[in-house]
Amino acid sequence: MSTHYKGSIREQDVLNTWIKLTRAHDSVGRVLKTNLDSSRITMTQFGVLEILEHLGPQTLKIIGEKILLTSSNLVTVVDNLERDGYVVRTQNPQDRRSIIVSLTGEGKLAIKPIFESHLQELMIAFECLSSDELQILGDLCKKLGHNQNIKEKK
Amino acid sequence: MSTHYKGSIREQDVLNTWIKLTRAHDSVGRVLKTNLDSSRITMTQFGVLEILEHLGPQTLKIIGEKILLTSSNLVTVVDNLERDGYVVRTQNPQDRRSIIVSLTGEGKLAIKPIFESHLQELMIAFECLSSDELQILGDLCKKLGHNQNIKEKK
DNA sequence: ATCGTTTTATTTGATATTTAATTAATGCTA
DNA sequence: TAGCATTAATTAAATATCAAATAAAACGAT
Repeated sequence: MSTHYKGSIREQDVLNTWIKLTRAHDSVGRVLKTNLDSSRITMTQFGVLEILEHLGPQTLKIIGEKILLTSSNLVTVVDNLERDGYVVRTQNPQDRRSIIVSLTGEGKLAIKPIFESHLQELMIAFECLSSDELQILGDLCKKLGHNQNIKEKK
Repeated sequence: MSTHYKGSIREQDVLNTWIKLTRAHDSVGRVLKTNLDSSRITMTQFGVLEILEHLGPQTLKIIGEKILLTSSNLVTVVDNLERDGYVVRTQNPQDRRSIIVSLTGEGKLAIKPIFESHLQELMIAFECLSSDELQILGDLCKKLGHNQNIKEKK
């Protein structure tokens, strides 16, 4: 009886924590998305731009791995970014199957204020947490996320 | 100079924590989604079923508030659940505009093993966290999520 | 009581995402 | 080096989601 009782409490705790984690992620995400809407850019597009800004030109394959997107979805996202003049596709001289995506000069200029505004929103979203709390939250999330990746490799 | 420096560190910390939170949420979510795939059910459908299981029959309006979905999307989700025999729509006698969604007997039976398997996956996903860590993570997420909702009301 | 406003659900049209199949290039091996 | 399996990107078709417009019912003020 004791075992079942403990298990049930653990289940409750896990479920509650998962719900709170999801709510937190969703509500911060919603704030960020709303902010991006005014720039006529989607969260997924933003993610791709962020990778290019931080890591420089990358192949579609690498971008897909970083952003955890299916390749076909990535194609349309990059299509749209290219249509809007933010990025450009070029051939990879090392491997002719592979496509390198890079930011255009125009793109870099256009996204700078978007990044800044995005970061500002994020700062406001997290203002309720002290730096200690921020650290702890980050550590626990890292541990949790890492646990899933380990299992995937099994 | 000191002010800018501190701000920059805070920005780094917020950004890193947000990324870790997102990764954790995504990777656990992916595990859960993979698990649901075998039942031919989507995460959104699962969310609706869960609400009905826990709270009993509810109006579309209430379900939409709980699950944070646009009303138009909710209509198609419930359409599909109804098509598959899990739920049924009935008129609300109190308000003829309103539609009440409830689980069918067949639906209750069908989803029971799905819920159990989902909970099991969740237990495994969180097994890396002690009950103290679980509590702390939940509290911090709650604080974070709550901070966004407050601002929305402004 | 009636008109205007609000609420609830739905429809419609546009985007986003996923899955599966396709094309082209590379690497391996025998 | 010829054939086969693998990889990278794309396309096509199905599904999911969102935003805006619509329809029907309820509410509220005068």
